[in-house]
Amino acid sequence: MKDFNQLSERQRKIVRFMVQYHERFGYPPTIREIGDATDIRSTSVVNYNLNKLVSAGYLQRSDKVSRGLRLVAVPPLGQSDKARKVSQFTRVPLVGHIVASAPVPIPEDVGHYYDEEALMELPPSLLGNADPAQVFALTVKGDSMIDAMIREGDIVILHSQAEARRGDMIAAWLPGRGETTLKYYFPEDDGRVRLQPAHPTLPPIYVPASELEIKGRVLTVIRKLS
Amino acid sequence: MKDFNQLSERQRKIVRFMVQYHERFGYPPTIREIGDATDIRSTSVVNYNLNKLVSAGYLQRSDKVSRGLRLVAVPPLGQSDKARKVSQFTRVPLVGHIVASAPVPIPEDVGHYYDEEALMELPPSLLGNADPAQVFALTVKGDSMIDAMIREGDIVILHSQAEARRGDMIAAWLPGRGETTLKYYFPEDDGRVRLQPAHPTLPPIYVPASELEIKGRVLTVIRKLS
DNA sequence: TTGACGTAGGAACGAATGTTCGCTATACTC
DNA sequence: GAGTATAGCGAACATTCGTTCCTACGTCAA
Repeated sequence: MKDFNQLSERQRKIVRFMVQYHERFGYPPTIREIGDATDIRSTSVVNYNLNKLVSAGYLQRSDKVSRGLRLVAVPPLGQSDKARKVSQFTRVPLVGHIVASAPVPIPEDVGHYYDEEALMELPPSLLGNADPAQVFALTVKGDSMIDAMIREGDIVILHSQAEARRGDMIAAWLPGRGETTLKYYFPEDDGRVRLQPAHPTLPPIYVPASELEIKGRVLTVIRKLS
Repeated sequence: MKDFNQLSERQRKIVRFMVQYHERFGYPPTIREIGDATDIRSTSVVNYNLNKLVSAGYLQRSDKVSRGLRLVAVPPLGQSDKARKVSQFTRVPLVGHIVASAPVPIPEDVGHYYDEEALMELPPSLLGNADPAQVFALTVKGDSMIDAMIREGDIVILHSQAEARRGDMIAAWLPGRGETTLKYYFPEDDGRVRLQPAHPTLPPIYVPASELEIKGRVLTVIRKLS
């Protein structure tokens, strides 16, 4: 969380405007409304600064969603420079189980409606900067993911995505083996992918990039003992 | 203000969905999202029922504004409201590191004030029924707790306590070995204690009860990957 | 029966809105 | 000076999303 005073003047204005706007209307402003309120002529500049605010930990954004903005921190009321966290949890749908022997059950539409029982509260800090609308949770069945340091009963928080960056931990389906796996993702130059287990002493496996379907990126693993 | 039960089933569903949606995303849904969630095929029908809800005093609408919806009344205290009241988040202090080779750094007074940076928001579901004032968090240093399926960087949420119940996972100090360990606690009849690693294939160790200082009970383990 | 009314579905229109791209300017580093 | 990162503008594009219109099917009263 960047200090409020370290933001640019425009970024501070944006945050202040968003607080006001939300109080007044109950929903977030559009990019153009932000631009009008902060004397920014171009929507792309607003967009640019919004992304900065996401990195700084003040906002979350949902891609391609109108008004898909959510404040996760607000500026101090008085003279103190610290930002105040907005105590706002995200509710993540718990959509099923993950097993080594079956594909990952990705919800067709993660942002869809789910039963209240199947929602799990998470603080934004556990979601990184991920778009909450693309996040879901699965409980682990069986001990077949022990090489990922994951046990039966653990909860895996995933961001639904088909591509990953080098070093991400991913949930992938290997059609050749008929297997779901959780591993660190390292594409190699020869068109293969090295999949590295979380356990430091276990060897990686190599598969052709064409034999790997990335289903999501692992954001967090939670083990509830009580 | 019309009574909630006088609304049509669809209208009640819409209101309930909007409450949930706002909790999850922080902004209101679109007409189409409402339709999907409440099994209404046509946007015009959703629109129609939204206008009904405005008349009934549950909503306000802004014309021609995407997501221009605002709840002005919430359903009477049902299941969902009760759940929401109880689910107040907790801020847990992150007080240091846990290493196998050193004692657990228990804060003298867990309920003390800590720097904002060192506070971690957690939903109550991850604390079980533990007294939040006695809960603290540590980050794991080194891979020496791999037998507990815990890695460097993991966060361990502990409840400060000197005694445990059979089957609890505990953080204990073994003065004889000069070692901190995280294991499942099984007191035996002969005055010894069996300490069982989380990893299912690893053997337990046995220590005399007098050689075991219980420092806390593990509530949750969190692995943040992003 | 007929007509009014409430509710529902489907399709199409047009405005609202997020995204992308090319270009410029400034500051800083090597 | 060349190269790079940050910040800015404007225009065009692609989608999302609210609105409107037409149709259909009940119920109920005249």
